[in-house]
Amino acid sequence: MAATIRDITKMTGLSLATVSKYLNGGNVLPKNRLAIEHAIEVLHYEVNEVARGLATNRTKTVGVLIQKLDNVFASTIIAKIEDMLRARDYGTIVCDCRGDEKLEEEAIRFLLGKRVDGIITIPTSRSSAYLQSAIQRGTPLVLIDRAFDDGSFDSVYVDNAEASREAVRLLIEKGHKKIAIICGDEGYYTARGRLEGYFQAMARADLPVYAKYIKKGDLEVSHGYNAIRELMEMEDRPTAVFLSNYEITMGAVIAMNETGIRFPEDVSVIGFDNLLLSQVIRPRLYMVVQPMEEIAQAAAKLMLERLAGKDPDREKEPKQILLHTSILEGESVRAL
Amino acid sequence: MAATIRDITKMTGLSLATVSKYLNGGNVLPKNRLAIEHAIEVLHYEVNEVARGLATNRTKTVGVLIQKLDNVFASTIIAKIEDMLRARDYGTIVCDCRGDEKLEEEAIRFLLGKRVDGIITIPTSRSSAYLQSAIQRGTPLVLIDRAFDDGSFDSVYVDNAEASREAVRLLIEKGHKKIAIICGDEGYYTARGRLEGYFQAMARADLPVYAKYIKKGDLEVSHGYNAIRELMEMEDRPTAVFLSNYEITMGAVIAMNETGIRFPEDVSVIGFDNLLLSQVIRPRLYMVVQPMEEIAQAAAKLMLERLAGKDPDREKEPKQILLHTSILEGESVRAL
DNA sequence: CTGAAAGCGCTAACAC
DNA sequence: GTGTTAGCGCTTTCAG
Repeated sequence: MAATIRDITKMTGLSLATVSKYLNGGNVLPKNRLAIEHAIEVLHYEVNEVARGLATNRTKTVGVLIQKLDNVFASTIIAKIEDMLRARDYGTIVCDCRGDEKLEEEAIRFLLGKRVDGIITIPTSRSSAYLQSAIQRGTPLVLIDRAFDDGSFDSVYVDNAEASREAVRLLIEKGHKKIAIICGDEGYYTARGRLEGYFQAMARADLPVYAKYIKKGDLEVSHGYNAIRELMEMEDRPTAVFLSNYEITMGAVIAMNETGIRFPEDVSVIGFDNLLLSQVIRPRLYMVVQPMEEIAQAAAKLMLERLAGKDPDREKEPKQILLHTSILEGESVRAL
Repeated sequence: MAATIRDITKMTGLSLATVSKYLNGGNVLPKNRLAIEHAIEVLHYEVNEVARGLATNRTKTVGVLIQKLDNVFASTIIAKIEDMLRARDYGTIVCDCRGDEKLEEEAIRFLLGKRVDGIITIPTSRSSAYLQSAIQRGTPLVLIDRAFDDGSFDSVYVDNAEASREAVRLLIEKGHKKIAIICGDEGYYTARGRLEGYFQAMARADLPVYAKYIKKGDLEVSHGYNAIRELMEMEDRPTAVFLSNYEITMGAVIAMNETGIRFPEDVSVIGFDNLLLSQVIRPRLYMVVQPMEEIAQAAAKLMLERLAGKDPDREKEPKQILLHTSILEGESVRAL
């Protein structure tokens, strides 16, 4: 069995309270401090955070609930968050709900059972219902990548409409008129914004929008794969395609490679999110990139603030942090 | 405040022991069971795992300590592990030590402080010293990707020499003689095996080995990037290069794209580990692929077994699980 | 600054 | 099958 605080008291002759005070940074007579430190050394004592958690009702642990751990966006963000949290002595317990709403709700209960001090999540579900139990418990919540419509949560996300608008605008500036978009369907929060940006850009340039050029579907590699092929098989095919998400970009690139569709010769494309790909794919892809570091940092910071806050912080307004994407230049867009 | 077991006793008139027994799956009179379930429902009761952890001395949490969370190998493995553990009601607390030995040791203490029931780790350090504190506590340990030389740990890893040997053999069979390898230096466990496999394959084919064709360095993108350029600038350059790790493969591909070195026309290459790249890069890369799913699964399974085991399991021999890589065919190797 | 004592929420003998 | 009673290891008043 590991040494306990009690072993320290025995060895030093001091009381529980004194040792505990030392452990928590309180003032102790130099003589006693030395004695305690010596005992800790000898006994290899380490605070039992579980016991401390029971006593303080704070576990120094935050839950991170995500759709897919094995995806660049998620893992980059988690890596950064974990780093920042641990620097402040918080542990990170991760849950991957694999895009399943049921698992997502279970994960929340699971985390709550573990009494995490807060939860950072990239929501899967369309509704915020699954968060109710956390709200009731008063567990601080920070959402990433989306806000719910009632705006009642701390959240960190990017301006999706703007991101999309800028990408499409770039295509328009290069002389494209027949511009397609491959995107998620309206069930996805991010997809809604990106679709909206597409419409905005087209409208501002006074270009007509054709339904056949709008390929909605799941945010999966297969959707990108299929959609680009369908687009390229049309008799009146688009001259440019905006691949409005990471998986879609992957799928489209794979399909183009397989079928010998060349970019930008056969079609101009702008992808989304994968910096790695942009370095490695030739010709280089134009990409809309999200500020992942900033997103993670903002989320961790927000959480840390809530965690440090006094009780009345519950009353503080939820903070919505809106960040902006940028466009990484490549060679995948041709001027017409 | 959340409801406690005590609230349940008050509401049902039953005792602590009975309710606790119910909670832990014991037998209770149907009438009482109903009463308890009703109370749980009404009070939104959820077991406080922290308190339970204190009482049982088991937290139902395992630590996963890794070098870089935001890397395909690590995140794929964690995703799978997390999935399997949670299915058995274990939480996963992750720590990323960013390849830093000091942080790695701190992370172990951190996890131990949180009283995780076990630790799964992809070691960074060359020595197993940092694991001592865990060993002393008797915390089950499972290593991934490497074993320490004394063979005294449960570990799951692949046959690196074989992986490398097969890759080089393939190149030799295609008629290559001047074969280079870009790899990590001997400080890395995996690099040692892969280098050994290279030597074995060359020796078996009775081919001479030239020091200039062996590019050792850090397991970083930059090493792959620089090394391939150096190799290609030699007057007597190799006709084939084995890129013996994920980052190295990335770097080499980037460099080749930038400098216009074509594969397999200018040089034949076999990469390592990145399935994603192999789909997306054109021409397709030959790749040595590790069975990530199996690795993760074996590690989680091993851990779960240790966790379920009775005390005497300490005496059981450490298990070393050796898995095998395979070669994914591509178009990046030319027959000479 | 230090000590005594109560208690965080749960489990686990041990009696009944 | 159920109740009683101790703790698990720590923090935290409250006195002194």
